Amino acid sequence: MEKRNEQGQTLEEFLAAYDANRYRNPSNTVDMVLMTVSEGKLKLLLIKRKNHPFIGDWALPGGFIDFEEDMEKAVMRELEEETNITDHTYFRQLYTFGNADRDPRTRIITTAYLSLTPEDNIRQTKAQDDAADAAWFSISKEVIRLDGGTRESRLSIVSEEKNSHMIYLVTDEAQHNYMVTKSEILPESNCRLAADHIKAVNMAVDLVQNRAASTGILFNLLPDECTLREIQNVYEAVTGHKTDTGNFRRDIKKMLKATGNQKMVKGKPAALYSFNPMYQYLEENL
Amino acid sequence: MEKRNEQGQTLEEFLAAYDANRYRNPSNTVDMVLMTVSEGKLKLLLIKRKNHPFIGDWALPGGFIDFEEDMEKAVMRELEEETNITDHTYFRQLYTFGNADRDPRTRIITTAYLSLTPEDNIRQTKAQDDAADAAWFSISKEVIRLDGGTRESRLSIVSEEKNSHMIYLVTDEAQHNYMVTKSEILPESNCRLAADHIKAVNMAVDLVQNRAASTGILFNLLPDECTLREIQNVYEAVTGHKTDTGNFRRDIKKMLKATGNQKMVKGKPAALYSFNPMYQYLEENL
DNA sequence: CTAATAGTGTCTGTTAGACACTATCTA
DNA sequence: TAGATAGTGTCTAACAGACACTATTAG
Repeated sequence: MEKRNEQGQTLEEFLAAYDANRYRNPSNTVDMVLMTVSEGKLKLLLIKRKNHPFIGDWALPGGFIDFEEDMEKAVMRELEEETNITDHTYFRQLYTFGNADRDPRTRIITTAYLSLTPEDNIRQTKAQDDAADAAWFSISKEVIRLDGGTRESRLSIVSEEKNSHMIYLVTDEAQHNYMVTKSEILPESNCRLAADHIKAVNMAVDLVQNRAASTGILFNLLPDECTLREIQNVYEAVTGHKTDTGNFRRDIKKMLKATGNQKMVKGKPAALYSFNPMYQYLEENL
Repeated sequence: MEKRNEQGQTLEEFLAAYDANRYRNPSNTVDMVLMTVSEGKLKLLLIKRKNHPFIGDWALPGGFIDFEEDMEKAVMRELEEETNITDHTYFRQLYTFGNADRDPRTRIITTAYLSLTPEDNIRQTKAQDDAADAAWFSISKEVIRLDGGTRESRLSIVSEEKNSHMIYLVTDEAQHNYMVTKSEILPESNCRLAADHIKAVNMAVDLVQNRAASTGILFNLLPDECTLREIQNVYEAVTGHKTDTGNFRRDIKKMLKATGNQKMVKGKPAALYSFNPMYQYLEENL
């Protein structure tokens, strides 16, 4: 005995009569915030837009979701199409941006993803397809004011190689019990990010920085075996400040197990450690 | 001098020629996880579906985004249409679910939002429009196994009034450096949640529980002035376990300021406090 | 007085910041 | 040996869990 709706239709009848285009549908895209650490700096992959809109601006790799394609698959495909990169160690959804007027073409709802990978997973990054260029930008965020429910930060996105620098002022403000984040580009910049991509970048930086100390997220930016100094270097690159070596080692060792191997460096050889996966569940979904 | 793309088009020409329907577009919906605390329990608002698909199942209030409507506005509108509720103290995006096969009608990408509100903001909740019924369900999550990067929990969603109970087994597993969450309904249930709504509910519970101690999120479930005991009751309802009164008071007072007012109760009158908004920036976007 | 609820104080083990120190390699 | 990097130990203040205690109302 099949359930029928108020029009007396079975599920099959309902579906047969269903018209997905009764109303105008938005278009759906995905964007990737891909980060790594190299040369002691947190890095972000950007492409230069080849076509309208935002032509010539730097942008997150991304593009349209195929109708029958899962979103995660779409964002991986777009990244590969535009930059030739296929390796991902850490991968999660960040946020969906869907303001009605965020793109001049049509209503476009975009979902941003965050991916992290160790430096040596990135062989060659070359612009392909829709991208006029691709480059790794150094990225740093520094809080400049913090009071009464308002936090003002300076978010710098710089590529020496491309002679490109973008400096944004990001303001997080508590309004009616929830946070509102605004950003504006500062005049010392010589180029800009397409659309609202700065918001996704800002959220990604916040996420990685907030979790650097309390979760194992750093190990997605490191090879499987690494020295304590390498971990600390990545930690300092992500947070943007130096930390005490003794204290850092004391605390991080709780998440590690010694492999028994050594790495020869200039002075005393360093012991190699690997991340104890017992601590992985700390990587919350939130 | 206007920028032109490889086809020699200006932005205006490009936009004029742009066809948003060159490819099939998914449909876009929003869903609301609305929670409150009453009778010492964390509560969740669900509606009973009146139409296919998932007819007769309990579901999150929600529906289609109008083409030129912001997503936040859409989710508020749908909530009002289906349940008559308009008050929101806390409001944020949770996650976007977009698996290609998650809805039998067509490709539907849905964005779930979380809203919290104090009990006394909810006047009458009545099913309207697309909903056959609406009810507040008690919700509790209890971890039953935790080892080696895997966490298994039991998520109970119960309404005595509607004689409805749904028990899900939720498994968070660390795979290749990121978390995968799976859920299955247990046979002791007598009804179920539509589509993948259990995933949004699970994320919402995690989020509120994780932030209960370290942020001011609880104050979105409380009136502007409240006693320490009322705060502790809400805390215990959210986390699902009792806590030490002395320690709780010592710690929570850091976020409060005394209003000087008193509330007469059965025994000694209780001092009233309000949340110190200096602590609101702790409400991170992550 | 008792019952009921509000509210405080104190002990202890753990953690986090600051900082001085030792160890082992190469040239 | 010096120079460089790895790695340890210790003091202290702050914090967190456990638990015993006092305070003020109504009746």
